[in-house]
Amino acid sequence: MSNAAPATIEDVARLAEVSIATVSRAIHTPDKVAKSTRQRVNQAIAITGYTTNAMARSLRMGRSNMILVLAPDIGDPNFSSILIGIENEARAHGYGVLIGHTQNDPERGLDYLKFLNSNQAAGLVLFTGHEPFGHQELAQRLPPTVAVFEPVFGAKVSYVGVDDTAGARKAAEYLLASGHRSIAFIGDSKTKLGHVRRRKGYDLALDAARITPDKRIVIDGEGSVESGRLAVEQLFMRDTLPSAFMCVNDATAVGVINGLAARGYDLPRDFSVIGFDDVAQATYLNPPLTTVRQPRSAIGRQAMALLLKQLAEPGESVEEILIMPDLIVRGSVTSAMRSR
Amino acid sequence: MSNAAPATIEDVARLAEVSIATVSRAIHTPDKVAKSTRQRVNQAIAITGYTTNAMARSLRMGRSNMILVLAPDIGDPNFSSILIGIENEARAHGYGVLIGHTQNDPERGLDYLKFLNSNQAAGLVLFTGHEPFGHQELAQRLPPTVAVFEPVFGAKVSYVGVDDTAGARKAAEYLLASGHRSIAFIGDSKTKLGHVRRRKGYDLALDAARITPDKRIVIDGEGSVESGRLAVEQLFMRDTLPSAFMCVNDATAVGVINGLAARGYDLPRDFSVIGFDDVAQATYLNPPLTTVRQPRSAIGRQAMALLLKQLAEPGESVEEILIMPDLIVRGSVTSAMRSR
DNA sequence: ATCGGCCATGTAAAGGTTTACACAATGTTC
DNA sequence: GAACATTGTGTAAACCTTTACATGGCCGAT
Repeated sequence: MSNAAPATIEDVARLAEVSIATVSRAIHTPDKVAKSTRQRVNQAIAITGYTTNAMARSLRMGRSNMILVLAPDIGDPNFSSILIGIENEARAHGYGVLIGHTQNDPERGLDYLKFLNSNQAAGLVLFTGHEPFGHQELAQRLPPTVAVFEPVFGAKVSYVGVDDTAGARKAAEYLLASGHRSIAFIGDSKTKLGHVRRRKGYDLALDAARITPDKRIVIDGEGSVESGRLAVEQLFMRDTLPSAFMCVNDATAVGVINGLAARGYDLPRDFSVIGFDDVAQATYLNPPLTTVRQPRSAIGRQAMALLLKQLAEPGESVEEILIMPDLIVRGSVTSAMRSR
Repeated sequence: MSNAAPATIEDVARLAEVSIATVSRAIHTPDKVAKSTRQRVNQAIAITGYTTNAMARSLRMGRSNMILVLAPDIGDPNFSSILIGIENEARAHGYGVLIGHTQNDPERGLDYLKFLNSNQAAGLVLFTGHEPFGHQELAQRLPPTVAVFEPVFGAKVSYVGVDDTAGARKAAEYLLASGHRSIAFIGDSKTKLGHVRRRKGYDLALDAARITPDKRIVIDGEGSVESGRLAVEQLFMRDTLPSAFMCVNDATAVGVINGLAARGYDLPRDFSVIGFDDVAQATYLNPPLTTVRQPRSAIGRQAMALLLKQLAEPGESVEEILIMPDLIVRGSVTSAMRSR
């Protein structure tokens, strides 16, 4: 309600009877100013309610204290808890977090590129699975960057995420241990690196169980709810039906469950389904979904930690941190007793 | 990859052989500069790849071109599509959108307050339903603000959202038209203004149908999935069961459906359930949820438009814009034929 | 007593932009 | 052809910080 302009460093200096340089030092390098002076300055800050003008600071320093997190869709159920991890770590180190939303729109991506080029963000976190700026970034100066959740296909960018292969292997082994021998894999094994890796976990587990490749059923699916439903339709048009569905993520699993339910099957009696991600919704599905849990906040936290490290030492290092996920057993998988 | 510093206005000026003032004018007030000069400047901009340094600009102007959107939880399934509306409108007017995430943590709120106080955002959009800064904001200078989705309880803040009362009334009338006479309302009728308004729609419809207050069943619930489940438990501990559940939002409806399914009931044969919001998940519930659709992107767009208006004319006007929602009929409501 | 070094502080420049004001050239009016 | 308005451009200040460098005082060593 007060309409006074916000206090500047000069107001503080006047009140504390020092120069503005001393005020700045009292804030950023307190040991370089005498104790008595420091106290006077702190008092003056308290009285005036002074807050550093972030814009002036960034301008002078040539670097902001903001981190840009870029996602195609912030509605992704995985996004919010990863973000919390990022934020907590960022805040602990004096950085703010800015969220950008590309909607896979190149024009929007370009806007954010401009944003980055005017130094408005000190670092970048990608939640995209691909380069968000077309290929223009090659010609541009990008700040230190780390990708989370999904590795960036074919680019040299640091990455923090789950160990997809190991997680998928756990899931497949669980299905095998439940007696399933005919297990479908539904996902995109071509363009999405995360999917490719999960597929590898599936192959590894089935190899180890000596299940021949031709007894495996692999159906393409981009990872959406709809793709799960379509996969079910495709399978029914074929001859051999699996006893279990291993889905590349929970969204696909939702589609599979829906497709199966729509055809009148009773789950998990007739078919077993397993997902990957453990989104909040998984608990409320019918049956509750057995799935692999993403250590989401750990991913966020570690990604930010890595970014901070890269910010501190501007070498061009590229690191990949993989976190081991846990299998969460709920009710969507039962043992296969019937022959199919 | 190029390690050159980004081009400044001075680089452009030199190349175009004009002063930096002219460059600035060519960008912001093109009609004040001669056509030939303008062309030379634009060419120089294209060659250098110049982008205005937003920090310098904001510093000079005393106002940033960022809008802060504050939400307690960006995982809220309603949030992302409202945000899209906000973003589209903001972008069209040269503003960027910054998303803040309070997690209902006062300390975090305070951080954002500092952020606002250092002029880093020109406007504020609240997705909170309450004042996010404790009550400190009374003593502070806040930028123009508008609340979306949920009105701010007891505060004079502009608001853009759905017409809760009318929407809830539509829902209740639909249940009545399907023959239901014993309809439970589950929500928080005390502290959440949005819930209060939806409750009012319920009362209005039932009044009009001359259903006596004691035949109405109102159960408290904060609006979470869990609260829906708890409400079901409470109802079973009482004597009279409703034939239909009117839930204050879809999350509550998910809980109700789960609670009912857990008790072995078959929906919608045994009970009807109706929600409010139409979150993405509603389609995939079993049965698919009949609900009231929030015009989310319209809310976002209009909220931003209102904010821009307030930005342009800094009068202290407070407006409330209510948008009429539609009823989305799916499969969770059937006609009540059985006596209960 | 003199000198060197350290400590605390101040002075001033720089960062990139916008814009009030000044100025010159051109066009308009009588 | 003089007075004046209009148009286009440049000069310089201001926005608020941080920090290299300068300054002055004081202490300890010689």
